[in-house]
Amino acid sequence: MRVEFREEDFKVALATSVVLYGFDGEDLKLLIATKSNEPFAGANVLPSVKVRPDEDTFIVAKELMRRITGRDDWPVEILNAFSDPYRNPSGRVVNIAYYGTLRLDDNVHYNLQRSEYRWVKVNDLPPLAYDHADIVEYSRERLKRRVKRRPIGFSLLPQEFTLNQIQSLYEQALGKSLDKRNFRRKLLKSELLLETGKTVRSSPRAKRPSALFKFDEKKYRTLSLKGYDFVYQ
Amino acid sequence: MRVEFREEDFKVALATSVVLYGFDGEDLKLLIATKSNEPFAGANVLPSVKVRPDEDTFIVAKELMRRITGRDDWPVEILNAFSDPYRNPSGRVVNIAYYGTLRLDDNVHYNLQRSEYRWVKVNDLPPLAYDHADIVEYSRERLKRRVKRRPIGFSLLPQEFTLNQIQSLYEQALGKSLDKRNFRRKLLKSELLLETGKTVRSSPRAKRPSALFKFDEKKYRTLSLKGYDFVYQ
DNA sequence: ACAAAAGTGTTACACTTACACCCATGT
DNA sequence: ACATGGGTGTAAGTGTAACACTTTTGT
Repeated sequence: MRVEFREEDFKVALATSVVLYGFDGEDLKLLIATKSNEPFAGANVLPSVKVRPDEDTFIVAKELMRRITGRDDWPVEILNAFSDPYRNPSGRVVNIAYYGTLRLDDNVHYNLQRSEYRWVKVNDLPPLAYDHADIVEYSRERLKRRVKRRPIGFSLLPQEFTLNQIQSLYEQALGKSLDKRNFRRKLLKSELLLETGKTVRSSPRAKRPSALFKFDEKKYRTLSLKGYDFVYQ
Repeated sequence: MRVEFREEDFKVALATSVVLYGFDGEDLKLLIATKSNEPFAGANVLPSVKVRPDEDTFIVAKELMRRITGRDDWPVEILNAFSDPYRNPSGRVVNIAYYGTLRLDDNVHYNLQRSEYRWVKVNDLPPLAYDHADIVEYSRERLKRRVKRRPIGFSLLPQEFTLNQIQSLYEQALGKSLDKRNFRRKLLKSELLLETGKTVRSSPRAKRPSALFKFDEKKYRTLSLKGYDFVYQ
């Protein structure tokens, strides 16, 4: 096996990109950035930074999220490595991308301080530079899997939400429409939702108010331990 | 965004490990190697090589497989990047691991030329050096997912196989036993198996011979296109 | 009263699970 | 004839999918 590392082998640079999905109660969105410097100045990209040789990619990715949004207290996991030798014109840069899901409320600085960053609807993404469209594509598959197998609402939905909101989130994540009655039956049968007794009007045009639910976190933890799988095909 | 790469950022080395699963008709096995040089001389590891800064990790991984087994014509996909800063004592080495499944027959050099490499039963793995046990653990989850959702037999099973063999493969991959009648019903209903009319005796002790089946590749391709999912929970 | 979105049930079908004995063959 | 592993069926229960109207509320 060719495993003796020599000095000339240590010539690769690392970067990390974060793929952050947020749901504002209406639209599923993705955080993107506009590049200010060359190469690709002005182009849209995923939020990205280089990782110095002594740094941990995960920690750097979390710092990046915190710098942009002011927080990083949501689920984040590694997505994959993107390592095509020519993906970056500056040299051999391996990108180790992370993926997270969060709720877009006032706590996350929804209107990001720096206009460099913005949330865009996932169904309305602009073209992205480098291989970032590939990274997004990959992350969308991951998101679909997560949505199908876990009640992801904890991280994406508001603390209190309507059944129509959660259905809309699922529809946007899976890219297809779902039957309202079947969706509700399945969701309610899981017993992961608690009625709050509260209601909201979904829009000024809506006359009848909608019931608000919240997640039963205790129940979820219990079911999780038992290897519970939600599975929405 | 901190994205200007400088010379001192290009100080990381790349390696790739391959996680190869093989099935010999009886046992599900994993290819491991014994390290001949320091560090960790004598220890068990996944087959691994360094990747030079101008090389493509996937190509290097395929070359490694070919060097060890004489072939590389089976499904291979990226597993993940393993990038803990201190995972390798020689310096910052990011490992981009690949994962493949193959049948262990005479075409693959089952008794590998160099005793450095060997196939071990997945349920009987020795301890591995570096973070290779983590990589294997990760790959086992991937294998489970694949087995559940795709008829993986194409790549792992012999060209002609018995229903007991395929069940044994599934049981080893999923780590649990399955009901024989239910398993057969599900498999036959999928209509992906063709009877060959041939039989074999599974062992010298077995009196009654077992029927041999093969995959209906055409049907599989048709179903695949339609987004068919096998799903064995 | 009407406009708007919220909410609600039934039926047919497909799939899953649990379960134990007979069969074919070689010795 | 017996030992060995190969092979088979049924019934109950559970989940899925398709489908359209009534209810509540604000204006």
